Amino acid sequence: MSIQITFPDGNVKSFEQAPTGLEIATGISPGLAKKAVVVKVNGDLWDLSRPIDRDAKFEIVTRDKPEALEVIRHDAAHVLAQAVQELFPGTQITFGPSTDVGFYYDFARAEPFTEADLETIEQRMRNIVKRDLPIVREVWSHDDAVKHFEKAGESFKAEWIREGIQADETLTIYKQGDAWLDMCLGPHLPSTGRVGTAFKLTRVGGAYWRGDANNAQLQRIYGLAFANDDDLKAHLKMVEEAEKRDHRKLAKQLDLFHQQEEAPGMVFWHPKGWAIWQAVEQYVRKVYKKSGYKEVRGPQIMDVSLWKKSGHWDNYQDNMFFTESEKRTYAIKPMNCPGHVQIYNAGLHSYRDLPIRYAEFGGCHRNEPSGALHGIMRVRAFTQDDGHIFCTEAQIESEVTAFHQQAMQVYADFGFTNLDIKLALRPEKRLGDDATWDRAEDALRAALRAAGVDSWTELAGEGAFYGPKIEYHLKDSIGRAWQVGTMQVDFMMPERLDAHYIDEHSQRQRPVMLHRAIVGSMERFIGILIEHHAGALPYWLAPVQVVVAPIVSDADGYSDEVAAALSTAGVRVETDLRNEKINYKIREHSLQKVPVIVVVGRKEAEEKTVTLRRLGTERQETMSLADAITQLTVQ
RNA sequence: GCCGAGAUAGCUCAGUCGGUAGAGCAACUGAUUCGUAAUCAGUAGGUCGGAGGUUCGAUUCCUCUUCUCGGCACCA
Repeated sequence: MSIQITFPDGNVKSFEQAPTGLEIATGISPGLAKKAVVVKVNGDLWDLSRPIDRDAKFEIVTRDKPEALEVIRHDAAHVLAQAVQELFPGTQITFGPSTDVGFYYDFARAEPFTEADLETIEQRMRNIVKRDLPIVREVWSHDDAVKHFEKAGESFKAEWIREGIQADETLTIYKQGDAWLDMCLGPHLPSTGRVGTAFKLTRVGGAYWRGDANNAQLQRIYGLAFANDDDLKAHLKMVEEAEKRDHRKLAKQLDLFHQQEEAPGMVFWHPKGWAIWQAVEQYVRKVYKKSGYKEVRGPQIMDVSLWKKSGHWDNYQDNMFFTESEKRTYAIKPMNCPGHVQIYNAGLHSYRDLPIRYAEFGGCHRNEPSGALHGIMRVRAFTQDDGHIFCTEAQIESEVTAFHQQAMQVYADFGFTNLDIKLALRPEKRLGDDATWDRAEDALRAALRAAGVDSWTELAGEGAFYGPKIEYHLKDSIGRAWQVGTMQVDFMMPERLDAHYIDEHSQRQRPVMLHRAIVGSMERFIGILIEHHAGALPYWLAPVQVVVAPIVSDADGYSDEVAAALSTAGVRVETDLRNEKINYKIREHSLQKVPVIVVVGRKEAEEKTVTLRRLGTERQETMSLADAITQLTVQ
């Protein structure tokens, strides 16, 4: 019987015996065979060396395709594993997948890998690539595989086969040369030589076996891998540039804030950093007002009994701060919602009043694990642009839709257009019954659709204990994603804290509570803002918008006049009257990312004009002071 | 929290195979008044993260501890 292979262009070719992808490719052209990485057989990725034993739609995936890159990276991980085991006998292998930019592999070894080891390992990897070992796919039985790995002292692999793989699942083994193998789904390259040279080990870190902190601690070695050297070089360059945008570095350079040992995970805002905060806060306050929120303020500490009632104590006591006075224990608030419910409960509400929307720049403290702290992105004391909407179930969809549209506008105003939207669904540890969760989750889906969102990622098990949530994520300079905004449907808290309204039949009803934030944590958002703009914030957010710099001291008086006029017009302006050359001042304020430098010399002083120089250009523009004020206030 | 690395002047960093530290920039003082990315000269500045130990002697070696960084776990 013959095998029919259908090519992407519709051509069909029949073979007497099952051909391998490599054979077919060679038949077309040796050049193609060389560039081939894997093949697509009826849509699935197969090894080049695997015989195609059925009629199939066939496609060759060459090195430059995205799917190929994944295979190259995955192979690099295997080459890494072999290199480590050759160099450090007794080290156990576990898992090693490809990542967005490369690969990693987790190893079990008592001794830690050092930076120096990484170089040695990388050299050995290059050696294995040079050896061009054939990579061969084999199908093994479960028993054989378990026996093999147990005999080899690979207890992690053996455990995974026993517990992680169904007995009727096909179990594939990939041999890399004669002496090394790993269990893996594949597909892989036909030989190690095809990995190429564009890889580099970057760092070693910790990881837990099967991602669980109760399990053994493994060592993870990370590497980069690309299809060619130019791509790798370009990526390294990009990382180098990104590191310069780090908000922690820029905060020092631009004198925005600092953190110190006595207050881990907390922020000391300096005048310039606080000016950014104020600009963001005033903007958000306008949004509150425009979208129907009333700003409120709850107390910073409340009796622990309230947190027991709300359910926070059960779920988060280890991450809460407490304080005591006169034999009472108070919790320092980790969230604003119970406070807002108290404000809601202080009065009687008719169905006609709903939705009621409260907002607060709510300062919260959470005792985050020390290892989680990260600059001002993850802190122990932060301020949320928090809001709570008390409404009926029928009002959820329109509230969520309106919120979404408002949120997207806010992000755009700050310069963000690339948001990741996620829907976090019911966690294992939760309040309420499944029917309630079904309604809450569906309400969020419906609202997203109504807002015109066509794609989002659903995260099973990641919701809050009281309800599901939409999450808005932004990326920092080195590609780490951070949650900023959120919208959460909550049927539980009103019940727990006994909130109600009176319906049209004079009956008491439970309102639904929506928890929402757009920037999320002010600290985190400002951190991302700094990185996104590389410190050069847009004019309306810049801590110092204008510096007036005289060329000669004769112009000092006029500089003060100009600055006073701008300040009166609401511009954040400073003067630089130091006895320095204008070049020096230009350089310094440019490095400080001041958007506009106003230079005044004798000429300007006489003619009552100013010369503007905007950040990022060398162009000079002379105009009357009045014109300058107009220009610098409308932006 | 766990694994690993680190902490030296305001900042960026060098250094001491154990004999109590140095540069550049910033700061301060003086001179210079110079039209768009660094004017010159001088001065001052550090119990080398904290505690304990070994030692005649510790910033250096050891232990503990705090914080930071990278990774993982966590993230209401």
